Amino acid sequence: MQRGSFQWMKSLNKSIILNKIRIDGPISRAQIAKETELTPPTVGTMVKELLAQGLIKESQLGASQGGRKPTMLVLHVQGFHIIGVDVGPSQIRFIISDLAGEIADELLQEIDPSIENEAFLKMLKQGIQLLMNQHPSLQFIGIGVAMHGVVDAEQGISIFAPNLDLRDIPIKETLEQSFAMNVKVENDAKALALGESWFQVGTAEKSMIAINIGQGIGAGMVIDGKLYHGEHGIAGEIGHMMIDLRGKKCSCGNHGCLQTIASGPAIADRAQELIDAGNSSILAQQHMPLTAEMVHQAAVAGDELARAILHEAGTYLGIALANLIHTFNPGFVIIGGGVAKAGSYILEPIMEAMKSRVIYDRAQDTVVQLSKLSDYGSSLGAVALVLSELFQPET
Amino acid sequence: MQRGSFQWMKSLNKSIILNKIRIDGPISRAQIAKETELTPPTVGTMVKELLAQGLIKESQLGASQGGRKPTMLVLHVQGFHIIGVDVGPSQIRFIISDLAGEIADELLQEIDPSIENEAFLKMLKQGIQLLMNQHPSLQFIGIGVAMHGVVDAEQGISIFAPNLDLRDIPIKETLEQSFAMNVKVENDAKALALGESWFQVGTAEKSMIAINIGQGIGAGMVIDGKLYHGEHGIAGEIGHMMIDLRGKKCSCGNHGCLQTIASGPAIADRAQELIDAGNSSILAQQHMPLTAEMVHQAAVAGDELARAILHEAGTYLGIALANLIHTFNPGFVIIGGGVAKAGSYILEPIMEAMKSRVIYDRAQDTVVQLSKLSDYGSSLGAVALVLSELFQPET
DNA sequence: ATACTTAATTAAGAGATTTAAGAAAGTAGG
DNA sequence: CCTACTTTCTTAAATCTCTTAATTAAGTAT
Repeated sequence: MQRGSFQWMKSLNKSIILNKIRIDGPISRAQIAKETELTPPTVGTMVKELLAQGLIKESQLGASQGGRKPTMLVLHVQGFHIIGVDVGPSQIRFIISDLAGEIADELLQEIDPSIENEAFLKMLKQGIQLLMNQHPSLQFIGIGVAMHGVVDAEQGISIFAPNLDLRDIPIKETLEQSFAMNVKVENDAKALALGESWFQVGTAEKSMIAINIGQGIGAGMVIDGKLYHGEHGIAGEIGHMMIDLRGKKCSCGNHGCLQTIASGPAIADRAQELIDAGNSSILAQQHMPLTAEMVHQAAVAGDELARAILHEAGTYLGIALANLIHTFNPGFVIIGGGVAKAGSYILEPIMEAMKSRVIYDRAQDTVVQLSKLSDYGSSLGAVALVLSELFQPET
Repeated sequence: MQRGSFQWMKSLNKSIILNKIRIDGPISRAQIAKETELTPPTVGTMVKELLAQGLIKESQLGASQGGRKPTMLVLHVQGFHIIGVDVGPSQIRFIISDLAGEIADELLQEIDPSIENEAFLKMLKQGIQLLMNQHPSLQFIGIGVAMHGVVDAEQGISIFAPNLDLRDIPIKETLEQSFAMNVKVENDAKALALGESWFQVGTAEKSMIAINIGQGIGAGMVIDGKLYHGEHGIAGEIGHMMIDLRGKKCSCGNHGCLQTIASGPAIADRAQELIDAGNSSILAQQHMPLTAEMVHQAAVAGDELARAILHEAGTYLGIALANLIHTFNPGFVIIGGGVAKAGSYILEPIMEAMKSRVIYDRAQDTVVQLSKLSDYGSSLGAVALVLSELFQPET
């Protein structure tokens, strides 16, 4: 679209109206005009077009304000659907979502650890095709892919996926050729952040940060409803934020990275270490290698050692969060990923450590919440990638 | 301006053209049309208006491309002037700058440490008036104020200025009443960042961060040419980034904040501490209390202890920088403030520590430079506050 | 039943960009 | 030196979208 042209201005105004309906609907034409400061005729013509496109629909009549009843407009959430794909360390999750983030269907597939680029792309294509075939009546408008590791979001390439040991996978190009629709690719932590901002925080107006704690620790930042990538696309790689100069050695070669204390594997390792040192715990009876999940379950069961370990991890996360608040100062923080399942056992020490370290009173009240999207966080984030382009095209 | 109206679009297009001339001038109308994708008639009418406003002027004729010679357009840098004010811990610097950041005149005044709000505001007004009176022929379009401490940039209020122990000073309101022109107020580290981005980095396209190391350590972040404030306006308060869990106690009550190691006072304290412990150094002969400036001079003179201290401070700064790159991932980093005067004695260990800790090759090449604006950084930043509004009005 | 409100649409008017054409100023070749 | 061709810039009519004003539609209230 030619920037600065009439068409461009029109599409911008149209987006404003569409977004208004999405966020504040059901809403009448008259109220849209009031709140957006556009004139009633402008709103009228735009609404007519949006109705024709099938993006919105008229619902019931609203209550009278002393005159004619307004016809309320709402997003036609079932009008179009989106495919969301979340490529994790060991499995791929495919979902079909409507425009409101309601999941209509899903598919989970295990990844062969020795998979190669070609087979991986084929697996993606087949999974998507399978889901689409099962819902021939639905109209799909885009595919979003959340991928762990380093991603070039602009090109739509997975540059490096450490857990699969794959490099330079041209995901966007391949899928756009196969399905002839808009494809967005993004790092999973960033997708999670957008998803949370889109479906949970709601308006996506505030700056927010979503921290994904699993095998590693990553974060995504949303500013004014848009993902922030940084110069090299590595903004949010907080797993390697140094917290403790003289701490444990990290896989990256440095010491005291956040990952060495608060990631899933770090929690499991720490438990093993303390048990080996002779501390008593119900975890000592485990025959399988310990996982963070087991530590959490032990904590729920009342195990003191497990609780202490989670408390320690939470404290470090809280310190890291204080650092983030002192640098990025988000209005909203979401904790997601596997470790977030430990619930209050991890959230409480996080809050405690954060509050005691943030030096501005008002910033101490930064809202911190556990993700409610659970296992669907990243896949819904992938959906949000497509939605964010549909609803707020580039200025 | 009504968003989404013709006037709004026009002013936007006008800004685009003005900016094009500012950055790429001298440039012809034809070339502006090509590069901005606006049509020649549109560019023509806008240019006519900008010429009438006195913001740009026609310079010489350019070289022929095989036809009529183009008339080149440049920013009329002397057409308007701006007052920049930098309120430091002990003095106020007033400057007059043209649109290109050339300083036409300046004024430096000492602040009485026991000053109160009223007297402070009076001092500001008198300083500005004095400078303006000395240049009656100049046309002033705005006043920018860079203030240390916590600032509410939107309201234009200095909320807390620790070094002067002042609170809630309504700077913007007062100055706008007195001088009837646009007044912008901002934290000094943030102003410095904008100034560096505006006058040094040039295009202000990249994301960048400017770190101001003096009494404390603060940073300002510029994203897409705009200052980033965060939710509570404390984004960039990196002085309290925790680096060393078991480090020194900071004035904020926590341990291991960056400030406790790398600020000016911390460097001086560290020197005193090591000398008291019996280390030999030419600084030991000093009778006055040590300052970071003295440590720097001793380092230049070859003093091993001084060099070691600066190396240590630089290393910690480098670690903090690595943390920033892993979270904010700026394309450009500027080190300013008093400690930056230590030059390579501080920059080299910063780079060394940063490069060894950043885990992505490309990010290791993040450009890090010492500020070249020296003592004028914050005051030119204050000027940039006004300029940024003039040249890129809110979308 | 009449007057007043509010909601939505229609019709004419205004503002800014675009398309198309022309004027101005140079270059280049014969 | 004159003509043909380029490039730059301006002018004039056409087009697009928003705005203002008036109209229709549908309720509420006395």
